[in-house]
Amino acid sequence: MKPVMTQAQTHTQSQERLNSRAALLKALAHPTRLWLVEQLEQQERCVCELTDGVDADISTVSKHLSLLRQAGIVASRREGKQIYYRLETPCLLGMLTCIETALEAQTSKSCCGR
Amino acid sequence: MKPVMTQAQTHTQSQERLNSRAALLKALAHPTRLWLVEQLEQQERCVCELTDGVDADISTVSKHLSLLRQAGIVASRREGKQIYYRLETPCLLGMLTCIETALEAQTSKSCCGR
DNA sequence: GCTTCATTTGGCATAATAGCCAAATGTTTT
DNA sequence: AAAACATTTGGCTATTATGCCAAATGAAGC
Repeated sequence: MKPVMTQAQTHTQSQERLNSRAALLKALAHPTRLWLVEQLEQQERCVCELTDGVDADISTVSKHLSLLRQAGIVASRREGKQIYYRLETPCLLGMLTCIETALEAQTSKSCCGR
Repeated sequence: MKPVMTQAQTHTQSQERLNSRAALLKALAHPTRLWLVEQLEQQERCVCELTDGVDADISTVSKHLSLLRQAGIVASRREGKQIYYRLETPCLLGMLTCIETALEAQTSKSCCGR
C-alpha cells in the first residue's frame, strides 16, 4: 500500500492536532469561563443573566464569552435587545466530569475506580 | 435537616472547584505539554528521551515538566544520572480523547455520535 | 577531587492574558 | 429621532506565560 503522506506531513498534522487540543483547553482554562460553560449546560442564557452571577465587569464577561465563541465552544444569537449564548459542544461536559475525577484521583491516589 | 454549610461557604467551595479545574486545564493547555503527556502514556521516560522529540531548549522542556509536576499530572524519580517522568493521572488520557471528539464535532456539527 | 553527563534553576526579554473604564454599536421604546 | 437598554469593542495597565542562555546542582566515572 502506498503511504498516504510523508513523514513531514504526519509531523505537521500531529503538531496541528496538538495545537488544536491546546487551544481548546486554553479557552476553558479560566474559572469564570468554566462557570459560564456550566451555566449554559442546561439552557441558553442571555449575557445579562450570566453577568448577574459573576463578580466582574460586564465587558469582562462579554470578552470571556467572545473567547469561548472563537474557540467554538459556545454560539450566540440575538433576540431583540438581548444576545443569548448556548453551548455548541455538549461533549465538553463529560470532559469536565473527567477532569473532576482526575482531580479527586490526585488526592486519593486512586484513579478512575482502579 | 440542618444545613451543613452556609451559602458563603458553598460559594467559596464552588469557586475552589472552578479554580482547581481551571488550573489543571491550564497546565495541559500547551502543545508541547500535551505532547509530553502523550509520550508518557505508555511508559515512563527520562528527560533526555523527551527532549529528543521536541524542538525546544532542554531547559524549556524541563520547565514544562516541572509545571506538569506541580499540577500533579506527572511525577518524577531519579535513577542514576537520569530523571524519569511518569504520568500520575492516567484518567487524563480519556479526557484528551474526549477533547478530540469535541473538536471533531466542531467541524462536523455532530457530537458524540448523536 | 576533578571531569563529565543529565537536569534544574535564575535571569531576562518578549508576548499573551485579564480586567477595568469609556466609547461605540445595535435594538427597542417613546 | 431621541432616549433607554443590552452588549461589544478599544484602549490602557498589571500580571502572567514562554523560551532562550548561562550558571548551578547532583550523580557517576576516572
